[in-house]
Amino acid sequence: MKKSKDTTTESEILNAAKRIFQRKGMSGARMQEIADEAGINKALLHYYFRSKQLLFEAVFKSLFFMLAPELNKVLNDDSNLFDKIKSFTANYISFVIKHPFLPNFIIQELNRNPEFVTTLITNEYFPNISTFKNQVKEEIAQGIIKPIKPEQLFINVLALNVFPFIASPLLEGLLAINDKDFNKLMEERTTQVADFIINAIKI
Amino acid sequence: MKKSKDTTTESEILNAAKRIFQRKGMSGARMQEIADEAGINKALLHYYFRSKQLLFEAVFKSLFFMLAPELNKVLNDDSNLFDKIKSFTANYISFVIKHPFLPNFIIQELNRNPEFVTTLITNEYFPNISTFKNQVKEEIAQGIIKPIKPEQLFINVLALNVFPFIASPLLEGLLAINDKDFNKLMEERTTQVADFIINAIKI
DNA sequence: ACATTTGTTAACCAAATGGTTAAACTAAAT
DNA sequence: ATTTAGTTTAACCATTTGGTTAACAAATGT
Repeated sequence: MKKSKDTTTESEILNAAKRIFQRKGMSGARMQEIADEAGINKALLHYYFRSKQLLFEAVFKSLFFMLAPELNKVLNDDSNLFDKIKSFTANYISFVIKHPFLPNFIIQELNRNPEFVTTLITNEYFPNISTFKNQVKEEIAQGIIKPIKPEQLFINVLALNVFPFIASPLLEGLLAINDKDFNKLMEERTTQVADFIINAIKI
Repeated sequence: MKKSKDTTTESEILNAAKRIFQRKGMSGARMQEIADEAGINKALLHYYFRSKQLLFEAVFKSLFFMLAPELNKVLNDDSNLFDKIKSFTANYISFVIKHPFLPNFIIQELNRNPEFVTTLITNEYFPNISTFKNQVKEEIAQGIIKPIKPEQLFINVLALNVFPFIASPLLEGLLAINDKDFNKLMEERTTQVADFIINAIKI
């Protein structure tokens, strides 16, 4: 009784689980809810994934390696540093619009279980920072940008792009604005964040 | 049988609940665990706080209004903008060292229940951005800093300071460093983040 | 055709969990 | 000394929850 369609039962479950886990986290998600979301019996979840923990891990890894290529855009693109920062900043927002809960989910679950990151590191698609490091050092040596540790610059790029979406409910409260105005601010950032960073480091 | 000591049973429960909720979140925390942490019977939790939800709300509000004064340091300090950014950046790290789980907890629970922020806004100690807005506009008019929306600058200051601690497990993985080296990076940031921001906006 | 493997479900189970109850205990007021 | 009001506990309860079982259905191989 193979479904053999492009939506197998297993991937249907995984997608349903992704949706639920992203919103509710490991401890907030319920197996019954995931089964309902997938439109199947709860026992089938255990047939395909044995336990909640294993289903969660499958979801987590799959979602992390959806985010990884986005990070690689800052790390392993062959353009110069400024262009790289510009394109990352411009692209990140469209990724978040498609997957609004994903970055927060990754960060939240890594805080709950920090050791989990060691599992990810061994994967060949895990983002590697060494090219970025060399590039920053190179451009510092060439007098294009001010001296800064590549790690600090990387953290800053990530912070300025990722944080606003993770903290959106808080920011909407602090700035006393609604969703619509917040989204406008985020659109402005597609260019402004890159300018901000470039201004901070260029000589 | 009033305890009338500086540690009443009620505050003892609240403190235990703060510790547990911060680490595990609303859905991950267990009433029994909180009772154990407080060294009392589980029924006492319900005697003092009626339900998990009400206990959680008490904890959340209390923790939020521990964070609020930190934010007000960027918003309602009477020094000039550059000094304000410097002192906030320098102070924030020492706050996070005392309360490493607090900012992440606030952001996570506001994501889980974004409407909750409306409850906070009415409170008199809720951070207000209007002074900061005027100050930024003023310093732009005086030609001290480049034109930038106060909201964007505020988001950037917050992002650069708050994000690294929230994303620490992820960053340690991406940068391939351990806790010790990560903390070194964070110490460097006490001055570097302010310089980064000031370089980005000064004329 | 038929046996075997794979996929799916309803019903069930044990443990965990939030919450309740009734009784016991304590300190102060009468 | 007795009452009274607040505090604390052990035992209990109903529901939820992750997980299992056994039977059934659909493919698949021979």
